[in-house]
Amino acid sequence: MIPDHSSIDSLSDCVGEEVTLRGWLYNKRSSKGLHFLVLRDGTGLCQCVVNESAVDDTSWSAADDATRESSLELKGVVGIDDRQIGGFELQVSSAVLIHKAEEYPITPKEHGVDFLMNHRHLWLRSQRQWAILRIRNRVTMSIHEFFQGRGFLQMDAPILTGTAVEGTSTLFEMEYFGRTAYLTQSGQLHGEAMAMAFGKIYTFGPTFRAEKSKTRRHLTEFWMIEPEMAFYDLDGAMQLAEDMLSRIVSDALRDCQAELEVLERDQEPLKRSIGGYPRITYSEAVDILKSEKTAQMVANKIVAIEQEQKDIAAESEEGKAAYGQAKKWQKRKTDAREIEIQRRTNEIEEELRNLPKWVESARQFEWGSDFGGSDETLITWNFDRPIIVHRFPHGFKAFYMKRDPEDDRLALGMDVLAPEGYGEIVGGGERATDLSFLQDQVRAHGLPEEAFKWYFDLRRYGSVQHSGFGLGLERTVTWICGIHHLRETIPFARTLDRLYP
RNA sequence: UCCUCGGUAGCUCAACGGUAGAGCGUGCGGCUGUUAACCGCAAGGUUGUAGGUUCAAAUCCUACCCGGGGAGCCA
Repeated sequence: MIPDHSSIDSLSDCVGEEVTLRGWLYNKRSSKGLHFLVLRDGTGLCQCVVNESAVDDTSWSAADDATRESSLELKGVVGIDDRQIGGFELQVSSAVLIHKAEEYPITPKEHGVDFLMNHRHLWLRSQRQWAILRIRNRVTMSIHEFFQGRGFLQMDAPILTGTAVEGTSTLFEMEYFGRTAYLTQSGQLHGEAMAMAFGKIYTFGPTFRAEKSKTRRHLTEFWMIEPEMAFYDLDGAMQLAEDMLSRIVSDALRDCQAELEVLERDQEPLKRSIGGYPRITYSEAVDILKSEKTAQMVANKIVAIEQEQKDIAAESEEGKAAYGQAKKWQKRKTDAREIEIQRRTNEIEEELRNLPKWVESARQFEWGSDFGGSDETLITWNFDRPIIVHRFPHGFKAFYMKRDPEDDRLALGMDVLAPEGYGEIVGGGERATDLSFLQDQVRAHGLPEEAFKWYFDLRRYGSVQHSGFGLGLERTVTWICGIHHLRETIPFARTLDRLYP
């Protein structure tokens, strides 16, 4: 059956008409002879008013019995009401209770992370998750449209592989008919083979890292987009990454206003992130990191958050002083604010502990080592949009990176760092094309040469300059959404300690 | 692997050595325009597990289990 009911996001076309809505009860408020049902159908929310005097007994008891997340079919006339969420209201003429939900565990009040993650299959129904996952969908579609529009071929790289692409990361191992197979950590090498066959390709698929990372920036299973382009140099790859991200950002701003508002995302940083990404070399980034300007910036930041700390402490005291004679709803408001103040206070205390350490480690930074998380953050604080850092010391980069012909200490790699502390979302560069250089590198990195025989063939038969990069989907969505943690940007996050649900 | 914080009612938290409480949610009752509606009543607990100290442990100590944040590494 193809359902013939209306969806909440199309109610603007039906004002004054009778429609049927099907969905789930998001919230209910009642007084004598009236039920205000907030219906959720996946496209939006709509308040539906059931008046005892306007419906028959069956409809009234359906509304009466309906519990949170019960499924309902509601028929009624659409009216405009600016006070309501979504801007419309349904005057119900008949209601059918499709299924009465048991006591629903997720309430409108706050919940802890552990509880919510254990109920992820239900958490997905709430507003915030709706907004985030719709933005993820928009980002996914933007990426496909961007590459398809530029003549790229989408390819599916294998998920089971026999080798590690970059010896550094830990891989998930599995028994494979008496041999060892791994879950892929990158589709790049296979992407290069496809690029030599089709010119420009991109992969869009899951990747796996068995790193024991327990942070808000890590998943063990995440989605990566890896374009690979024959005849592109490093500059070409950087321009492509900038164009792709600009497209993602502008599409989200155009199509996801409702979602960004639910998330209370400050859109100014996104509006600035369309084009004009500064390119800075690793060496320039090191200079910025060690500069007096950066140290001064952090010092200013410390002063600012110390002031904020005092301000919110004062606000907290005021709330407590007024608490005694406050009305119940005021107390509740104060309580809610107090929780927020506590959370922010803890954050500030952690920042005040960390910032001096960050400055110190930045001061001590030596040319040739890799940036840590705090170094990246300090560098990006100097800019108001994504930046592209390029030409790194080859020591900590992958074996397949091409050396800079102008400076043999450097590899032609590049990273895109998102602003606002979101950090690395793209990593890539120009690939080495010379067979004997690659063979040396594989040996130098301690990788099994025989596993790369097929890869070496790409340098035997018409080797050409080529470049590519990998985009982390969840990190990108986290940045667009302006949210704190990666785990909310994928329907079912897989982390170190979580395989359920 | 290391550092750090936490585990009390279905949920979020309080009690910090002396009879375990509140709000939300749930149930019942009231209210014809509510916006996390509101008002009243009620039910709801071997304080993560196992030891130990004490006249007395949610509270102090030890070990373990579970989870959060971070380092390293990375997208």
